[in-house]
Amino acid sequence: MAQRSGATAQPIRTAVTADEGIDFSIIELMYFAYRDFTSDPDQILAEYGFGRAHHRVLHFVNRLPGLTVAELLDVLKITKQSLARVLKQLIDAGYIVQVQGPRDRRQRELYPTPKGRTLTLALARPQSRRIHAALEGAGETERAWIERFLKAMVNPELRAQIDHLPGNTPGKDHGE
Amino acid sequence: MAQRSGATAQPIRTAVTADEGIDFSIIELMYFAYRDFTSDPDQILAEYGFGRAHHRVLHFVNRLPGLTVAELLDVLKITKQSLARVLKQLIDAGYIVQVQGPRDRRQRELYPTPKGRTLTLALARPQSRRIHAALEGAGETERAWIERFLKAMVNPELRAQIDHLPGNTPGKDHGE
DNA sequence: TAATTTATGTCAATAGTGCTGACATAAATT
DNA sequence: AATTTATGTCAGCACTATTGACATAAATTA
Repeated sequence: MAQRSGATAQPIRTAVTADEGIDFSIIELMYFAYRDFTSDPDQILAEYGFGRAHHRVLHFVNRLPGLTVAELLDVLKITKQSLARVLKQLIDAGYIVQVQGPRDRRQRELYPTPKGRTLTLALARPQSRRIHAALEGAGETERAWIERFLKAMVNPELRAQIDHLPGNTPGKDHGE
Repeated sequence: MAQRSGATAQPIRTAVTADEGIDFSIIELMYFAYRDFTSDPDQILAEYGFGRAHHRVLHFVNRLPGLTVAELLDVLKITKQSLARVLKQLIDAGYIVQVQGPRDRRQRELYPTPKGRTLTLALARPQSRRIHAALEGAGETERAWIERFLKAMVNPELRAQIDHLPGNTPGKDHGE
């Protein structure tokens, strides 16, 4: 509607910069970095007929073996209907198995199979290589700053969740 | 086929850690950080009936006003068919205008309208706020390391492209 | 000038991932 | 016995991306 009233809106010919105090550089870097970071596993996944969603499920089932469907949904922040298709495919293809919960028999504990573990490692390997290359020249201090930055980008209420993953140094949250 | 042969594959009950030398912490942090980083603009975009693809187009048209369709495709690394719908919607709604190329009249230079500029800033604002909060306590040195890390995560052949964006300090590439 | 290439646009079909809403079952809880 | 919880499933829709094919206008080349 707005542009229909006669004259076309004028083109702005100046670039947005950091003028407004907005950090366009890091905004762009996040986009480019994440895009290329996911491109390596995406290529491998395509060979298996899988997508990025399968990768995420495989990843967290391998990181938190025995987690229930509800817990997985809580980590991924997606709906059970979204998970259903992807999880079913991974189970049918023998990458993940379900085990009836010992205490609560309604629950399905999710575990990787050897095949699932192997694929997870194959998907993580190029990502880890990229990270190592990007950390070249960085010491423990710099690495800690980078991890701290990434963690601080996460919504505060979800940071505790990250600490529950294996091999993560908890507590080093700044601010409060 | 693999799991159909009689016995079901055994569940692996141990978590993958950094054992294999793989950096699972940063892999996960990249996922969580990017997911939450994009959630703020996603909410705003939904009010306009737009998606993440519209955000990217708006962003780079504002950062590189006057870039051609071909140049935009090269930055985003998507196909022209993917861009078409999104760009058409942004033009029809008056966020972007096309100007015939002065040298080559086949080209369409893309510029934001005032409306497009305003929306771009509104989308960038919460992301920038999140970044500033995540950089709390970091000095110029730490910020430089973080930017260097993110840039080094990008495929080498595309890093030069980043330097052409306004307000980016070029050259500070490490390695070679 | 004529032929070709380039920049852009468009139509059609498909895939992957997410969503909402509705309904079903079994097991736990009240 | 009634209700709630954990999970699964069906159906439909939205967004973003893909490939392939074809069309037009303008630039370049022969």
